[in-house]
Amino acid sequence: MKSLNKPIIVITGPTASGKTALAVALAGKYGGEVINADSRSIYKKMNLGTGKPTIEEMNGIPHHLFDLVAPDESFSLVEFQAKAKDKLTEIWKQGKIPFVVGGTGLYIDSLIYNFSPAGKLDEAYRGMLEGQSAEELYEILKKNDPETAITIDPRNKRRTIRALEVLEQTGKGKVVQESRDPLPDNVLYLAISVDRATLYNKLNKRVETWLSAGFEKEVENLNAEYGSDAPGMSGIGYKQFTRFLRGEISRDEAIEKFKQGDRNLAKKQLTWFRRNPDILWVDSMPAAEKAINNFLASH
RNA sequence: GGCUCGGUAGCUCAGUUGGUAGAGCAGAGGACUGAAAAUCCUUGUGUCGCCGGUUCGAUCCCGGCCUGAGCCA
Repeated sequence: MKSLNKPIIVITGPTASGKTALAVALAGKYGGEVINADSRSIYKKMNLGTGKPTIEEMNGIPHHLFDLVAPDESFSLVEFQAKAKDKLTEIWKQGKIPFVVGGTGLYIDSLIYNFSPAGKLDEAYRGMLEGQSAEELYEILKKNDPETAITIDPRNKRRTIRALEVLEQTGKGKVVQESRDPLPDNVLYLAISVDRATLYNKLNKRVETWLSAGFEKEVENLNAEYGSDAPGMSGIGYKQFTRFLRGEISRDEAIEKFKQGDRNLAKKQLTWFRRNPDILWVDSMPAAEKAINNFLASH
């Protein structure tokens, strides 16, 4: 089936690979608008450390799904999925192309593969299970939903609790309720490829740039307004500098851990993207343009 | 100059009552459907500071040397 006038172009890649700049350039050229797919840029007032694009960087291109919630509010892929779907429709209606841009692979995939997460969220139930050990919880899951149990590592308490939560709410196993569509032909899934050494170099430099742009002050203000336990404050850089501000670690240590956290993130992101054969890797603007031209020509 | 405690994996350290050694962190790889910048898994050979001695055998005991920290002069 051709979805002639409803293309979606995804621009992803590890943190610091240059997604923002590439997406803005491409959106400018092809008449697009940007939809954020980054789980941290959804927080208001968390700007520098999340790598959120500045007004200048946006260069007149409309950007959506940034600054959705306060740092002390929670957010999840279901909200992302719903909001992003609405935005896709809005952008298509204007005859423009939505560019889904960000580094949160799970968010992107939930949108383009049309994930169907099962069961709702139940804080109270989670809290109840929290007190038990991972092993105990896993035993319960194994007894009641062996099919899901085999997909989860017994030591992964968080995922075990989620599986039990789904079971409790729906009476059915988590795995049997989940679905995933194949890649629709109106989607072009691009990721930026950068060699590891260059990427790590860019990461390190970017942290220094953020610091001289006032990152410390940003963390200080956020701590004062929302406290260090706010969900948003668990982000890379924010947690380390919160510890520095409390005098628990040195400034140099905070900077080092910040960079290290970013490197770990980039590595994890790469692991997520690498396993996906639908992804087309591009290493430059011309390569991306070529891919988009081919894609648009075939629709 | 004397005394004391150290020198073991990239880093911080454990350990071997003598049979050539292991954790955490880092690094690398992987999983991932309502926290995803989360959560979890796999992966550890290194002249055990250097040179001698004792011993069948030394990273471990003994001697000397180098080196770091502290204390006393």
